[in-house]
Amino acid sequence: MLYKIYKKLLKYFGPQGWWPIGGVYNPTKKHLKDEEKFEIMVGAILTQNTAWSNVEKALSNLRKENLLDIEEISKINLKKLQTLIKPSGFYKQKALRLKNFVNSIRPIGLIENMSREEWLKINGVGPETADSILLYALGKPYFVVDAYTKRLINRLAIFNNEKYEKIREFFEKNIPRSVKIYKEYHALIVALAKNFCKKNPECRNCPILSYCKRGKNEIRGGFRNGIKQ
DNA sequence: GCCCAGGGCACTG
DNA sequence: CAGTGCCATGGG
Repeated sequence: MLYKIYKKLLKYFGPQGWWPIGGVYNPTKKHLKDEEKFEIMVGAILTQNTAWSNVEKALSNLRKENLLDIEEISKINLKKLQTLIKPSGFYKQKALRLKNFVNSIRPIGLIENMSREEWLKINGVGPETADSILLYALGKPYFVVDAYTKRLINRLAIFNNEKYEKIREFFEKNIPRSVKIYKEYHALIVALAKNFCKKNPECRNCPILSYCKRGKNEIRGGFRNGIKQ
């Protein structure tokens, strides 16, 4: 069922080309440069509970001054870093996380072989950030579970308020073990959540309505629009 | 003005 | 182990 949903979403929305680099979604790029990997890692931290449009402003500020670089972030004055990333919110906390992050991964040559557990040891890197780094920056098959994914899984009634790891394992067990698919699927879930499976869901015309009992009830009027959850 | 957004951590019971 | 408060900006 999970894989069928993936194909349905892919057909409906088309390839999403995640992760954006330099503000550009690039569906075809295969080999990432070190600085591109680093940009993804910084973005993964800055986007914690934050809209990507705000993250892009912060990344743009860093890029403008050629500071989107491990050594530069390591050297930069903390107050200045705070100012530059301010648009991404939680900026004091995130400035500390970035500082701690770069000090944890230098030299960059080491990071390719860091295990998931090692990423998780870094303060400020939780499961979603770790998996985003592993999948999108390093091209390793870890499925990224975010708030949208949890919402979807709850609404499909696959799980009820299940923990991160369980949901990740469920995806990894039920779709082909492919980095390309993992990347695309996560991005497609975000597209679905922004367009249909919103906090107040708009189930009409949802591309995966046929898989969603709750959604069908919604359409039938079993739930009043916008009132039930 | 309110609600929300591609979490994670520290602390409490 | 589960629940809760906190961090903060910008767009709709």
